[in-house]
Amino acid sequence: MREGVMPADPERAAALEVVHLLRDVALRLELAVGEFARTTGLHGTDVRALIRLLDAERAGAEATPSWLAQQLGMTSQATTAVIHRLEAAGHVERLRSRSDGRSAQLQVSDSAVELGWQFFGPLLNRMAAETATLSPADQAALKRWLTAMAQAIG
Amino acid sequence: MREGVMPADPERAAALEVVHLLRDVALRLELAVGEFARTTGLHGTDVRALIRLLDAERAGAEATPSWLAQQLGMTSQATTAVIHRLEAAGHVERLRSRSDGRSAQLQVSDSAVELGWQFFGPLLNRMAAETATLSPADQAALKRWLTAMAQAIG
DNA sequence: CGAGGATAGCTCACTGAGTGAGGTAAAGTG
DNA sequence: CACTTTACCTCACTCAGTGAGCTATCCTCG
Repeated sequence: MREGVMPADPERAAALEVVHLLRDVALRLELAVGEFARTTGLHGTDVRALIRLLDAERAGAEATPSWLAQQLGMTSQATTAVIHRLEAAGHVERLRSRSDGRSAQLQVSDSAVELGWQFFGPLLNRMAAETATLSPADQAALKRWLTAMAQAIG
Repeated sequence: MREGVMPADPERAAALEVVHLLRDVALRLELAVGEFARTTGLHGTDVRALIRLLDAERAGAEATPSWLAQQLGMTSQATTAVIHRLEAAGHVERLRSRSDGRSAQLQVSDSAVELGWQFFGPLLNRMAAETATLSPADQAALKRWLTAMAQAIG
């Protein structure tokens, strides 16, 4: 049944199973984002943008519209629209960057943080709690593997 | 800086970092899907549908339009349109189910399998190769963790 | 310095993916 | 055998995202 395109190597097959499991988790995360969007009246893209902006804040990085566009895999025009929607909903503020007069700095509002945490907080907490049951060594191994996966994709 | 909404527990914080890393991997996978869609002229949704159909085939499960709609988090009408697009492109065939006269069974074509493998094959192979460097015990631990994550989300 | 080009972000007009309303046919259920 | 439910579809419409093209700012090099 279509084995032709897949390597039959049993060792590789076992590893592929892990990768498929990872993909499944990624899909479920995406569906959770969609569900959050539906319940809040936001759009999927808007939620994804909000998440990325919060990530940037957590990492201490400056978030600009063009940076966000790249993160979302969208054009700058579509990103402009996303920012306008989030701005209108009071979830994001557009601050003028003083280092570059052309650019703008995006700042998520407290209300957005709380909104996000209200939905994703329990989910992330469940995931973190499950992860916390592992030994520090296992968690470190997990980090290494996930980092390798990120690199293998990008 | 907004520590109020996050638990300050250092143990939990370490676990959360792993979870954030997982989210990052999920995002990169989604971006890869988008890139594949752009290069093939398909739409993101169509690619996601194709992936899910291939997953179903691999798992030996029957794929119906309503099943696919649920997998994509979309309405049945939108899914009908997706199937029509994939059908027109020759990537999917609609077979009549004999167990249920209302339902249809979706079957991906060989061309679609090859198209998908051409793009995702190298990516999955890189990921599988990296995963294969781990010990069988570590891979088993990974599977347990990923399964727990899937459950924590869903 | 100042012209030429690159970059960041935007508006406008348009396309088409996805939704809501509602229809048909087959399958369960009393 | 009526009555409801389920699976899938068509139709009309909305609005998210794209391509074309603009403005303002920054960078580079003669």
